[in-house]
Amino acid sequence: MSLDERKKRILQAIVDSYIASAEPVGSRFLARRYDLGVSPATIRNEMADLEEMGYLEQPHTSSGRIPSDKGYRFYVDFLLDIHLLADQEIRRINQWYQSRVREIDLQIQRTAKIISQVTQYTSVVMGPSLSEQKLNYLQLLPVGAGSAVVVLVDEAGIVEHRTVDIPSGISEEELSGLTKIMNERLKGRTLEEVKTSLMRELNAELTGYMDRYQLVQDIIEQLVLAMDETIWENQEEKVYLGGTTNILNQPEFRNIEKARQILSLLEEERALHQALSELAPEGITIRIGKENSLAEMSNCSMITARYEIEGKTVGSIGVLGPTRMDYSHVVSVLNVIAKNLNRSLSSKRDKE
Amino acid sequence: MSLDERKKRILQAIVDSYIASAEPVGSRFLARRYDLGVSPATIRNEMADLEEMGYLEQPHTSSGRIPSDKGYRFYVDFLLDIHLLADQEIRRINQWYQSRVREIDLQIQRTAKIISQVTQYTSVVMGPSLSEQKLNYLQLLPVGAGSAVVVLVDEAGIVEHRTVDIPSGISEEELSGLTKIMNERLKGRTLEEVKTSLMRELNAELTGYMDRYQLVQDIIEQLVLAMDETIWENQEEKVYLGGTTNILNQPEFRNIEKARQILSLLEEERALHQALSELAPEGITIRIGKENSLAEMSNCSMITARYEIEGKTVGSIGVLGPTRMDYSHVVSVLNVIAKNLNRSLSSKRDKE
DNA sequence: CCTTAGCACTCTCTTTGCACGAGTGCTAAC
DNA sequence: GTTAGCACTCGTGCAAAGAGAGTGCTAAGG
Repeated sequence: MSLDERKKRILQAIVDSYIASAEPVGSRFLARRYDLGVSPATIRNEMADLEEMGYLEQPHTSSGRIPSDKGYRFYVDFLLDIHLLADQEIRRINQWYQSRVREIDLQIQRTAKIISQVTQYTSVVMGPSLSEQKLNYLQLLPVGAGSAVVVLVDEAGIVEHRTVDIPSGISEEELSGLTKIMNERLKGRTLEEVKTSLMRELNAELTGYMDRYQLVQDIIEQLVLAMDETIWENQEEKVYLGGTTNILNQPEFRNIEKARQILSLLEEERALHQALSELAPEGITIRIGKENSLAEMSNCSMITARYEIEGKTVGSIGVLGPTRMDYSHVVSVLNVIAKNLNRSLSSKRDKE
Repeated sequence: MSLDERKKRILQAIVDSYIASAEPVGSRFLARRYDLGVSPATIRNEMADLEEMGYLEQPHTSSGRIPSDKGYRFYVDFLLDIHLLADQEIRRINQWYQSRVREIDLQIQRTAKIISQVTQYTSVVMGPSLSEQKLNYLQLLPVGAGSAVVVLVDEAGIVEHRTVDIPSGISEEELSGLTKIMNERLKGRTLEEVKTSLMRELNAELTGYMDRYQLVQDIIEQLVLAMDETIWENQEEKVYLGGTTNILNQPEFRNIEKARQILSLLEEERALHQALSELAPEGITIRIGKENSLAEMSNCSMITARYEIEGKTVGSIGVLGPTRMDYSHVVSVLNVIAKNLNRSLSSKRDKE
C-alpha cells in the first residue's frame, strides 16, 4: 500500500485530471500540465508500475490511463485535500437555510434539492428515523363514527398523524380520558418503546381503570399498528431525491442503457434506502464503484453524511455520481449542509 | 376534415403500424400487411394526398410516412376503436385496489405506480385539490410553548396537519374553547370558505366572546396562514410520478438530449402541475404533441382523466408518452383506474 | 377516370479502406 | 535511474461504394 512520493504525485495528478476532464490521461499530457519535473518516458514507467499494482487501468492498449476503483480509494484515503468552499458558496447554502421551514419533510426535501444544485450531482436523502425520537404528546381525535386520528408530536416538534379504526361503542369522553392517561404514561419515551413494551404494559393497567376491557384493547391494538406504520413509513421507506437528471450530464452516462439502469435504481426506494443504511454511524462515508453493495452502482460513487435531531443521528444525506466524482468538493458541501440541516432541525426545539 | 373511406383506412393503418413499430410506414408494407385491396402504387397516391393535407409527414424524401400531430388528432377523434381491456388486465387492476389504504396520498402514489406498470409509460398524477372539500372537524392542539398543531379533517376523511405559532399567553382551556366555537361555526363549509370569508367573520364574533382580543386575532391569523399552506401545498404543488424511466424505453428518446429534456421537465413539479390543470373538466383529455402548452412536450402526448372525491372532481391522473402512443389502450386503462380510484376514495366515507 | 406496373431517382445506412493522432512499451544511450 | 527515439497499437474521422427501402412519375390497362 505504500507508494513512493513520486508515484503518489503522479497518481494524484492522474485522478485530478481525469476527474476534471473524463478523458484518459497520457504521459505527455501529465508531463506538460503538471510540474512533475520528469519526462514523459519516466512517467510512462511509473504509470506502468501503478497499473501493475492495480491503481490504474487502460481502456485499450494505446490510450491513456484512468484510475481504477483501487486508485480512487487510495486517492480518497491519502491524497484528497479538502479545500474549503468558497465563501460565496457557503453563504449561498446558509441562505437557503435562513427561512425557517416548519414541516420536517419539506425541509428534508429542500435539502435534497440544495445538494443537487450545489454539487450538480444527484442527491439522495433519507428521511429521519423516528423510532428513537421521544414522544412529547399524543392525541386521539374522534372523526365520524368508527374512526379516529392519532396525532403524535415528538420532542423535536415533528408531528405525524394517522387514521385508525376504533370500536364504535366508545364515547368521546372515554377517548379523551384514554388520551390523558396515555400521555401521562408515555411522554418522554421513544416511539419505539411506546410501540412495543409500553403499549402492552399500559394495556394491562388500563383495563383496571376502565370498565370496557375489549374496547380499550381494540384501540390500543390499532394504535400500535398505526405507530408501526408511521415509524416504518419514515424509517424504512422515504428517500428524497434531487437532481436525478444531473446524472445524464455525466459523459459516462451518455449511453442510454447505463443511464436507464441507474435511473431505474433511483426509482427503487427500498433498494436505495438499504444502500444508504449500510453506512458508518457517523462522519462522511465514501463508497467507490464496486464497494457499493448494489451491482447497478458499480460505476458510481456515493458519498454520504449523517444528520441529527437532538444530537441523535437519525438519517443521512448523500450524493450519487460517477466514480469520477469531485470528491473533495462534495465532501465539503455535505459537511456544510449537514451542519445547516442539524441546526435547522434543532432550532425547532431551541425555540421552546 | 372529411376523408373518404379509403383514406381513413389507410391513415388508420399507418398510425396503427407506426404505433406498433416506430418505423416509418411504406406503401408496399401497407399493401402487404393490411388488407386494403389496392396496390402499393395506389396507396402511394393516397399517401401523397394525405401528406398534402397535413395528416402525414415524411422524415426524408425517400422514406415511409409517419403521422403528423394532425394525423394523430384525426386518428384519436375519428378512428380510435377502444377495445375493452382483457379480463385479466382488469382483474389485475382491481386487485391492486382491493387492499384498503388509509392515507390518501399513499393511495394516490400507488395509483401512479399502477398506471405506469400497466401502461409501461410514465404516469403523472395530481394530488387532490382540497379547497372544495368540506370541513368536518378542526382541532387545535397545544404543543410545547408557543406552538400548536392544527388538525383538519374533511368530510371525505382526509386528514391534514400543520404546525403554527401561537401567542404564548394563551391557556390550554382557552384554546379548546376556541376550537369548540370554531368547529360549531365552520363545520360543513369548504376549506376555501373557511379560509377566506368565514375566518374573518368568526374573528369579529369571537372578539366579543373572549376578553383577549389581540391573542385571538393572532391565532386566527396563523390558522388562515396554515390553511392556506395546506390547501396550496396539495393543490398547487403535489404531483406524483410513476415509471419515469419507462420513457427511456421509447425509441424516440434514445437520444440522450431529448431524454434529458423530458426528464428534467418531470422534475419541475410546478410546470407539470400547470400542464395537468389545463384540462377539460371531465372525461378523458388527450393532448397531442404541440397541443401541449409546454414546448418540452412537443414530442409527447398526454392523456388524462379526472378523479373525484364525494362526486366532486378534485384531481387528475394521466399518462405521458411519445406521440406515438397506444392511445386506445391507455384510454381504457385510465378509465378503469379512475373508476377504481373514485371508488376507493369514496369508500372512506361509505364506511360511516 | 381510376388503378396499376415499371422504372429512374433519392436518400439513408452500413461497410470498407485509409490516413491521422495519441499514446504506449521497449531499447539503447546518457 | 532517467531520457530520447522508434516501432507498434488502437480509436477516430472521412470519403467512397454499395445495398436497401421507398418514392414520384409515366404510361398502359380496365
